[in-house]
Amino acid sequence: MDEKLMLPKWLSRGIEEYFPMTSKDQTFAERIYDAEKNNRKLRVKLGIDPTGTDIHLGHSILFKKLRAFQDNGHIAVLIIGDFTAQIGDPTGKNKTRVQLSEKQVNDNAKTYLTQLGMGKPPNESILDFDSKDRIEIRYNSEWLKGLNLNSIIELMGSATVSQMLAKEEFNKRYNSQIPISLHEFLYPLLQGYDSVAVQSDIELGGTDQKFNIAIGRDLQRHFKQDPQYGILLPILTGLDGIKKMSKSEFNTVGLTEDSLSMYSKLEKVPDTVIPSYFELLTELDLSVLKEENPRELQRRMALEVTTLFHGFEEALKAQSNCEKLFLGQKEEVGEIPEISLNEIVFPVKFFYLLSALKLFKSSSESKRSIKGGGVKIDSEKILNPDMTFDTKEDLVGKILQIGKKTIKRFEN
RNA sequence: GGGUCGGUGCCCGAGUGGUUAAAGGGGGCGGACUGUAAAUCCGCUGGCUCUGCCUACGUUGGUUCAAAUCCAACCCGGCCCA
Repeated sequence: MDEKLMLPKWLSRGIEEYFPMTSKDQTFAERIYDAEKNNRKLRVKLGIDPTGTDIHLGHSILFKKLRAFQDNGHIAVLIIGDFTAQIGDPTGKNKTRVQLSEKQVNDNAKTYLTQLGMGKPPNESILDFDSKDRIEIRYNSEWLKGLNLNSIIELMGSATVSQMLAKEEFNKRYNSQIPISLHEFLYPLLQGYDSVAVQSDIELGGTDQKFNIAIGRDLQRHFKQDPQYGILLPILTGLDGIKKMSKSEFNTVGLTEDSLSMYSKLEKVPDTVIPSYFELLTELDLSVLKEENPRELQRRMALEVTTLFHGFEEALKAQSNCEKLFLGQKEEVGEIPEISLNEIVFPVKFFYLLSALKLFKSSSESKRSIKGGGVKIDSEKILNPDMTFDTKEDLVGKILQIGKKTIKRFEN
């Protein structure tokens, strides 16, 4: 490939697509080299809609890339979509999203920033919040709240209905006769207008953001700015190996999960996602993918990712605990999450105990699982949901296992 | 605004007066097998301290011994027309 098209190493890993690859005067790669040479900082935009409260590994791909830009001297422009969150991004939704209240949105935004490591030194956080010339946090209500009808009409005039309907998500909904509210058409335009407001040089997003990023280019051109470049990163597949990682699919690993839980989830991902997890979540050399067996790769990947968030020591401990547990060597296991029996009134029936401890979402479900043989105490299957424990001492110190995922040690 | 079709459990989708907590599929959960993977097979899949009770088929009210099923009004959506 022409070297004018080759992106620098720190940037190229795990990119699905970038556009435009070439433009009249300058390729994307040239623009970056040019900026580096002239010591010009590029403004790299990443928008997040504070619609949920948990950031998971799927999101982390974007943030890691943004961090890479920071580490190479550029400015991360983090846009909190406090205004747009109230509309709801129609992307990937097959139904109209419920609008969130202002308070919810603000609370969510705070939680997001904390999870990204705001307040921590750069070597312990996802983004570098400390180097003031490398981070800019903006709330898009700043410029969107005050838009008057004239400006809105101007924005709307820059796109057409058929453009909107060409967008995959709208198209799907339109064809399946699922309602699309008019205000949803505004979303891509407002996100695009964010690019104008912060004068971004590059926008980062998942592949599903191509349309929105492209609209940003159109609008910047309309407002006489240099249009941004778009970098599209792949959408991480969830732990089920099928759907994209998403809170609503319950197939996520949260950034703030404890090391044991993080490791144990990761080391049993389906084979099909191993290569992509390697590429997108670690910095490991991908040549190992060919050499080692899948089981070994799972362990390696899980260890690596857990290290990223909890440090090597902690990750190693999680790994060894996981393995001991599997072998049934419970007495050797160091740290198992504890669960307090404090609130429990004895005597208590087993199924009620589990439901009262919130280990199941209903007592019926608890009962079912027990009958189905999914619950063990000290590696011994308990099949009778009505089994009664008379005193706390019957349980303290024992280890409870539910299915393959949950493990707890009863504590006082 | 008019016409018309429709709204069933997490999702899709049967069911047009009674043994319907509601067929079937998907998804999910659990078990066996395995590499704590995949595939396959088996079980479970409304709630409740549960030999029983309660709540459920858009909402509310009505008819009936009995309603997801009949009637009325209302709410929501699709399509066609304006």
